[in-house]
Amino acid sequence: MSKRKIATAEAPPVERDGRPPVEAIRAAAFTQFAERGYPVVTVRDIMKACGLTQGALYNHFKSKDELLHDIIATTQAELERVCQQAVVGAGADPRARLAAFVRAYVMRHCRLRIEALVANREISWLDAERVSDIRRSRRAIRDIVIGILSDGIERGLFDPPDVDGRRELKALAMALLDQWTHVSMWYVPGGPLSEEQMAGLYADMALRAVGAKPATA
Amino acid sequence: MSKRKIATAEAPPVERDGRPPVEAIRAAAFTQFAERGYPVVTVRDIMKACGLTQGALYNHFKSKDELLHDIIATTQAELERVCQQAVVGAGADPRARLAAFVRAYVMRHCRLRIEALVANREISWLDAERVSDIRRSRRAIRDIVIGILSDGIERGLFDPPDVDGRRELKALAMALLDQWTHVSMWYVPGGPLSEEQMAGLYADMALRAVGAKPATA
DNA sequence: CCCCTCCCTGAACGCTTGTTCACTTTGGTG
DNA sequence: CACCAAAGTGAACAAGCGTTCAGGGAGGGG
Repeated sequence: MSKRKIATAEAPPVERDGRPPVEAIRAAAFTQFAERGYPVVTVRDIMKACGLTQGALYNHFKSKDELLHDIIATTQAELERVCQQAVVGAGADPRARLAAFVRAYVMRHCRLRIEALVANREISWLDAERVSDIRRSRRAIRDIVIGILSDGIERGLFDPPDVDGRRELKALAMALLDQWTHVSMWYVPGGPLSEEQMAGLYADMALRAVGAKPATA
Repeated sequence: MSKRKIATAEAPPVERDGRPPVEAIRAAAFTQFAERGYPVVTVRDIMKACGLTQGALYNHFKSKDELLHDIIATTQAELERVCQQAVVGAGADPRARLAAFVRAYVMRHCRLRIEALVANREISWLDAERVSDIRRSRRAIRDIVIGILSDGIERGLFDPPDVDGRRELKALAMALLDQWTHVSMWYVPGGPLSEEQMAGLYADMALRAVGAKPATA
């Protein structure tokens, strides 16, 4: 018996369009990693998908690891930027800020679901120092959520569930972020719900979950 | 000349306890897969972790693939059973049934987080026919949730968010299940929240999210 | 024309992988 | 004691991996 072949997606011939090769490699790597996972995607797979051969990768990236890190780090950095921008543009009311955050976060995870999927699922293959960099960014995003929650509670606008009398904002934020993040695992672009509708649905659920008082419109 | 070990004295530096080797292999594979992921864990790793050598695996499993499938399938089957049992034991009120479901589901994902983690994260490495088996079970669990939701809505006890006037129960159920499932990704057994407190918190959030009318005690 | 700089090719390298297999060890039974 | 089946060993195998490197060819400036 020989080693089983893991669905080597032989299909896509070449999509290099007119882009510079670095961009083509990045794009090919994104879809391959998203569909089949970093460790089983070979350098040969990636390069064949953009019409090149193995060796050419090393004209643009130091290693397969560095390629993954490059991809994840830029995605994550941009997500963090989007999140920050969403809340500063939403005024002072914690309800509006939460809604704006959820809308931005969910919408992004629907539209760029491949990027989000890779960034969320494949971190573990990076080495320690690189992974800690990404985790810092994730923690920063989580802290934005926690900030909105505690602000809303202080102002008496949120009344989230508590645990034996004490508020567990970290657990609450984690629960919500899990929900928003994993949209990218099952959302299908042509499906029954548009990105905007998803964003609205999730914002609604979030406001209910934290017990937001009805807005004064 | 070969050196031979005379007594059985030399205990392997590993955890095999008294269990039959099949169980030891299963357990070792669980923790290894959970910590490092199926494709990068080698057969040699697993067997060394229970004090055996590579070849011995094939006295108990046909292949590495079959080992993974065995692990995931039994975990998933038991989860499905737990979910069904939880709702039938909770009476007729959709609020009680939803709460019971969430409690059982979250509690299990806290207590058996390693098993849940592997079952949720490593399916993709199974071949088509095996993976469809697991997905069927997942769909069955999702349909339990959808059943509770639509029942509660019919009776006027739930008032979940809608999308442009129509109810999207599938998306709603997915959003909730994502939240409950991924507890296993970050919950730490010795942390600030016990399993029971997590269960309570998540049940509370779920009831809020679906707009449950307050219970009549 | 030559030459330099990019970018690419594809064979080759050393290593690891899942799996097999001839062999030994073990523990129980008559 | 002999005997047997079950279970474990560790070398061996073919295949595949990430990475390297000597070479090729295209394009532009002298």
